[in-house]
Amino acid sequence: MQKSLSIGDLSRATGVKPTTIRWYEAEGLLPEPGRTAGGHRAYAASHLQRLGFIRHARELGFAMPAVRALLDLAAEPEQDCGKAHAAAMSQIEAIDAKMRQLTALRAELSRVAEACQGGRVAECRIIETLADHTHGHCLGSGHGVIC
Amino acid sequence: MQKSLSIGDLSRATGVKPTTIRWYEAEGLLPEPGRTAGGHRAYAASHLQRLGFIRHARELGFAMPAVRALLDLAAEPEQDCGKAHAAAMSQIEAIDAKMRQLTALRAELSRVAEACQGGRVAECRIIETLADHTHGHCLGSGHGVIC
DNA sequence: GCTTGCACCTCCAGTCGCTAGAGGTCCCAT
DNA sequence: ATGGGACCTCTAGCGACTGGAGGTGCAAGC
Repeated sequence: MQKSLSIGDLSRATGVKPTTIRWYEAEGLLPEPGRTAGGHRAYAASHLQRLGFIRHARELGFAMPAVRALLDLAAEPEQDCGKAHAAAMSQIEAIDAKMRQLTALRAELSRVAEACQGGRVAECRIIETLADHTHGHCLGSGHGVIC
Repeated sequence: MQKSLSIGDLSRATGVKPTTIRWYEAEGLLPEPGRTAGGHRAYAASHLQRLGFIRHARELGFAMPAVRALLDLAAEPEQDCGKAHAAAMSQIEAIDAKMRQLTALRAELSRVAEACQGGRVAECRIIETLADHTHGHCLGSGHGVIC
């Protein structure tokens, strides 16, 4: 009989918190493990590996649906890996878009911050800029703002 | 009597959706406007200005508590604007941190993606890299991962 | 004056990826 | 046998909105 791993063992081995591991299970990312007589989860090495896979993918910024797709892909070694490459490229594209946005933001912010000479709020360019309603507004809203 | 603005007018003028405007009101960012006889919100110019301020601040990446702080600050023109400057600087610092993280992520991703030659999944470096549990893991989890 | 149809109303639930807490049980080392 | 940490389930909460259901108001055209 193989020695089984507790949820704490998995947590220490991967750096993923126990609560998160349970959540992955509830979401169907991680198969339900066996249980001890008392009801504690008893994992096999395969769980550890799969959890590591999930964690790496998450660290690389893949969203949950993408992680699922990659997991499915990894389960079929004879398939073409074009999809994995496409997922990676689209992730890179998303990062580039985010970086462009942040760069623009940073420039605007530092421009505004430099203009503040530390006087009274009445003369502060930061407050003034924010209050200036002649600014054009961006397309979209929330996370996907395009300026 | 001044002509009043509907929520739709505010929305068109600022690019903030009506639902979001109502939400800002519920959160106390925007004061409750008057109402028409039929119960529709009737805004004054001051609401438009305040909403514009909120939107600009949000566009610059300020979180809601920071937006609240800036609004409070803007209401007291005699105060020192050092706080506004500090808020802007800390926002810039946050953006820089995010950019560093994204840069590292992008490098890792493109390294991994380049190694994929488009063969079968079995030989795909993308899948392989993700499955490789010898990778060290990062500190923290969720949004604040540090590698 | 009446109809039409869009804009508006409230309330509730969902998004994403976890995280935290309450209240209870199990397991292992001493 | 016992103590205390690790584990269990269940529920609610985070930020910053978004969307839908089901119903009402308002203004323009006839």
